[in-house]
Amino acid sequence: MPKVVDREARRRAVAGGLLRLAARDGLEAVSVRSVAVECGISPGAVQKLFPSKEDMILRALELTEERLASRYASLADDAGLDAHLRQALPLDEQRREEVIMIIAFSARAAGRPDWGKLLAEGYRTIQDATAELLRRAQRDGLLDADRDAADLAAGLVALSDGFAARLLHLPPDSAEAHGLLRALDASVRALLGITSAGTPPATPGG
Amino acid sequence: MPKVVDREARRRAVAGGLLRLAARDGLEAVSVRSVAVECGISPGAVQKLFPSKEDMILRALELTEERLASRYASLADDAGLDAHLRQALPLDEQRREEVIMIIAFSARAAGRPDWGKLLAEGYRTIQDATAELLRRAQRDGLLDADRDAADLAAGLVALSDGFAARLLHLPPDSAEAHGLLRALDASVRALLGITSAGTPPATPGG
DNA sequence: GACGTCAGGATACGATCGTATCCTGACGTC
DNA sequence: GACGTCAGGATACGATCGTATCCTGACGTC
Repeated sequence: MPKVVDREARRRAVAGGLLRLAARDGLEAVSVRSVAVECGISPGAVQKLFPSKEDMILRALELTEERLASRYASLADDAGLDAHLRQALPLDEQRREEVIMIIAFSARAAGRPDWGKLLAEGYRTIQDATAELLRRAQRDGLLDADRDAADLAAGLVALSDGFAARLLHLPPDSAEAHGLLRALDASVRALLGITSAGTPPATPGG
Repeated sequence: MPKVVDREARRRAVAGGLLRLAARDGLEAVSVRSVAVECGISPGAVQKLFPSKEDMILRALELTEERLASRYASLADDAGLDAHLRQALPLDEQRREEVIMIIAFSARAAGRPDWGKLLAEGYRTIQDATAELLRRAQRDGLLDADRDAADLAAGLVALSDGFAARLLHLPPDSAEAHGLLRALDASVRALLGITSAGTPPATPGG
């Protein structure tokens, strides 16, 4: 046997470099060569790891989904719904990059059924994690038990995704951005059926 | 004076061709040559119309915003809130193309402040139109007058945008897609504060 | 320690890219 | 009707693209 290496680990590292590059310069700046430069390896090495450029980008999408899922999984146990939903918002550089990548992948997934399937599964995972949080709140009496947790979770995820996409195009500390965050907060409370007269904790699980 | 033509009309036509091409094959398939082929003119003619490829794509973004704004403007007078919010959903081929283009432009706008500004203005326009609809409902007594129309409109727009992005990656007539549409409906009613016991018309303005 | 094997890199290929430049022909003025 | 002007097209350029292919050297077995 000749030199043995962990191909999968290398693939993951290259996918990570791709995400760094794409978040900085856009997915349109991704090429086999530019990714190789970003990772400090030769274009030939990148070629050996992925059968095609398309497969390389798909692997980066998978990595993004993995990261998102693990972030939600590690948060679900000890944080409230607010913190949960904020995972989808571009409030710091890391989450901003993730939002940009998901949007870029969404655009490319049009006409690529397998990419769309991956994205749909990612949404489903986040919705399920959110629904689980809501069901716990229902058991604890913090949320009306008559509400459909799955439907409500879908609404909450869509809400934060919609605000996330819009926040991307506003300066982070602008008045308009703060106004949107306030509107998101009010919308979440309205969706949950919390009246303005409610007492803290205003959102379940916090 | 030599041959005189309406440059602006030609630019608009080429931008329209670009949108057709990009909705079909993705924004990454757009090149000066491919757009020229799509429009049935020579690449040289495209070059004469736009100083650069970047400007050409920016013009296509502007055209998309124009189309969206006029769609919302023509609808606001005689349709209900449901029909209004459905403008953002990929429920037919035309709206599906528009959603894809907005998402593709959103991805490219990262790091391009002027593009982001155009997108932010587009969101603002749609939110304002929605808020106007809500204020009318408040005057008509169909909606609680205490609610902040602007915040509520921001929430409704984000909600439909979030569901729109997710619907893109599901087969139009799948069970999951129908489930999402049902969840959207329930979320809109919850946001508006309409209880399940409410009598029709369930949403204002319809 | 000779040798096979494959990782990593170098090189090469045709295709396509954005754009600069030149050509040409139709329209306008006078 | 001669002529200037610019729209539209053709051509050309260097750069970069994805990928196929070849080279080389380190590691493994025996």
